[in-house]
Amino acid sequence: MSRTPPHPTRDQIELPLLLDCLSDPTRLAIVYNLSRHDPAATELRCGDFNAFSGKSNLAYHFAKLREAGVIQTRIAGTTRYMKLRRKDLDARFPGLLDAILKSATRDAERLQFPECEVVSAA
Amino acid sequence: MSRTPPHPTRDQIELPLLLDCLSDPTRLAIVYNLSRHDPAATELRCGDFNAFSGKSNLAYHFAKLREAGVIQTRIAGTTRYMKLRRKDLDARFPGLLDAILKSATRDAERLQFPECEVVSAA
DNA sequence: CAATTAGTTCAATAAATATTGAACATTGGA
DNA sequence: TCCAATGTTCAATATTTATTGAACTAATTG
Repeated sequence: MSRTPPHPTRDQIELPLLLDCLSDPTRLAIVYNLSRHDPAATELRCGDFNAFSGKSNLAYHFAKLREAGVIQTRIAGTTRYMKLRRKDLDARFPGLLDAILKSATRDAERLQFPECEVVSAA
Repeated sequence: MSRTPPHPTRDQIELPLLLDCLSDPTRLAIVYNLSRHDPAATELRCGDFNAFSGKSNLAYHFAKLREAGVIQTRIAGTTRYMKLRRKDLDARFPGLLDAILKSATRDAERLQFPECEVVSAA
């Protein structure tokens, strides 16, 4: 079947939820890594983040990100591909995601983001 | 004596803490109201926010905002005057506060921010 | 000095969030 | 069909955060 899990519409994205989502270090690290691979329109797999935490904990954080409207999850076979909802976020809150990502990039060293090990192919 | 409470230096302001601070509806409402009075360089008093919550709960939120580097608290006599640390925040994370405030303004109605009752004089 | 005003601090509780491991589901391949 | 791989879901626990009221501190005023 390969149903996609439920995502909020663009309009349903809420500011406090979005900020809360990105205030968590693990989730910010995920989004930061997604953003650095996203320009090439590349999606990442859940498994690419296994260095960040345990699988079930990651599933928890991915669900939060999805429910807050930060990422789009696509199921293909046995793997989930995720990407940032850049367009939706920027339409809903212009400049916000960019400002956060720029801030995160600026502080990347201080924040000690783990790097994901990309195994996925396009 | 009138000691000022401890504030982080500009450099000590941390992104996750900042986002977490602003993800709370009560604190976002406080910051939103501060921002709308701040252009005139006006400070607001704790008491101006009494409609938002109980005094001790407000003290808790003000402390969080202060410790995260969002606001500057100045004690004068028996009242505390607060203002946004716009310059510091914008130096530390360029464009971030503006983007958040713009987003909050855009969603002001949806977020149902209470309005503070300004009693203070300049 | 007693009373008032402004706000903090503390202790207790409530509520929300994060973390872990085990069991489960789904898909693809041998 | 059976096995391995990828993630999810659930239940239990741990941790953090928010809320409340009472007691307290400091400054001002009569």
